[in-house]
Amino acid sequence: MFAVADEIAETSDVEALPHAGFSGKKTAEIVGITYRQLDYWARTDLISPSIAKAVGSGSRRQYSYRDLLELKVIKQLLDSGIRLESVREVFTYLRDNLGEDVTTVNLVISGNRSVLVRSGEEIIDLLGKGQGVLNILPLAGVKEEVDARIVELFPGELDAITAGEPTPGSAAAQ
Amino acid sequence: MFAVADEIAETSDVEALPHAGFSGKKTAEIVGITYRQLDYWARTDLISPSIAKAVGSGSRRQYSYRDLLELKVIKQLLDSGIRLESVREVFTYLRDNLGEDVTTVNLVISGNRSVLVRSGEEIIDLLGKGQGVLNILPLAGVKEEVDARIVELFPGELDAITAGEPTPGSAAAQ
DNA sequence: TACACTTCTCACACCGGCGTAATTTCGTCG
DNA sequence: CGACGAAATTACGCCGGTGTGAGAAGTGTA
Repeated sequence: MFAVADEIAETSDVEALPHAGFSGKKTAEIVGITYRQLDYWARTDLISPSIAKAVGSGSRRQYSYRDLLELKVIKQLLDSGIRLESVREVFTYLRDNLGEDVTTVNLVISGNRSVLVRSGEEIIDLLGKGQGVLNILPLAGVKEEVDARIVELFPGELDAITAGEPTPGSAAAQ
Repeated sequence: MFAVADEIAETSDVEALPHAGFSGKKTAEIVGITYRQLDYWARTDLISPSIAKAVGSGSRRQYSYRDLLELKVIKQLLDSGIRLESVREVFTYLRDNLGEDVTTVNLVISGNRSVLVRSGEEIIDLLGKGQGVLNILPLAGVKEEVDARIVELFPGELDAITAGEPTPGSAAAQ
């Protein structure tokens, strides 16, 4: 049964509900991870769906747009060869500091500390006194990729989300 | 501070040999890993002692100074949260390209590709078009730390090693 | 030869990751 | 209203990676 996109038909009334969020399956698809990973991360408290958590089997998780962003960051980190354990540490810190300016910031992991950095110069600066490894993730790309994937898979949904947010006419890269 | 190991003072009567290399135990101590790790890495072909491999039990592994450097890089990457598997990939590439200019280069891991980069500008450049995460490791620091640890634990040995190598005049302090 | 030291061989622990099957809920149809 | 089937989540448990520990087996040297 495909009732996938019938709610899109009535684009106008939807403004009432601020988008119910993304189901587990959709989320996994958009972010580009397996459902099992999503499940595992939720149940091990790496990242849980902020709109609706699962309670008892059969319930439905609901992920917010922000969740998608975070999930994508996690995937990027993982893809780049970083251990899940380290990712957890990063997010312990990051969650408080990840503001709205997702598009202009670079996430830098230096040793066991994470920093959000705006300019490239700051990074070179860090490099100078850097003891160990610097892991740098430009967050702008993350948002772009998530957005692109949403319109690709579920056109129409993105509008409902980004409606509230300041539309970035220009993405000033670093 | 200047001159970690300036022109060899030639105070060394030291054993006259061109240095036979470092034993497994010493190596582990210097690099800051457990002997079991060193053993594991050797036996799983991550890095094997280039002066003398182990053949049958009872033989002795002998690690070169270069090996120490590589080992330290590995440890740094591990400490920064990178999976051993990724480290293996990096070294598959890196081994051919890690020249003598260890002190001036930054190792950059971008996705599944590794690059050696000289200037900070190059890094910003990468950042611009960078899709994913950049892992940056300044190799200068690696050499410094290894050297320092050697003189700390086995004073006298460093001279014998660095004798052959071009001694960089400046050493970044800290 | 005796001795200290090193490597090898296993067996095993721990964790992340994920496949599979059972269980529960949701929406809908009769 | 009640039941049914699809969809989603949870429970169970296996697998592979990364070591570790203990002790057997060699080696080089005095």
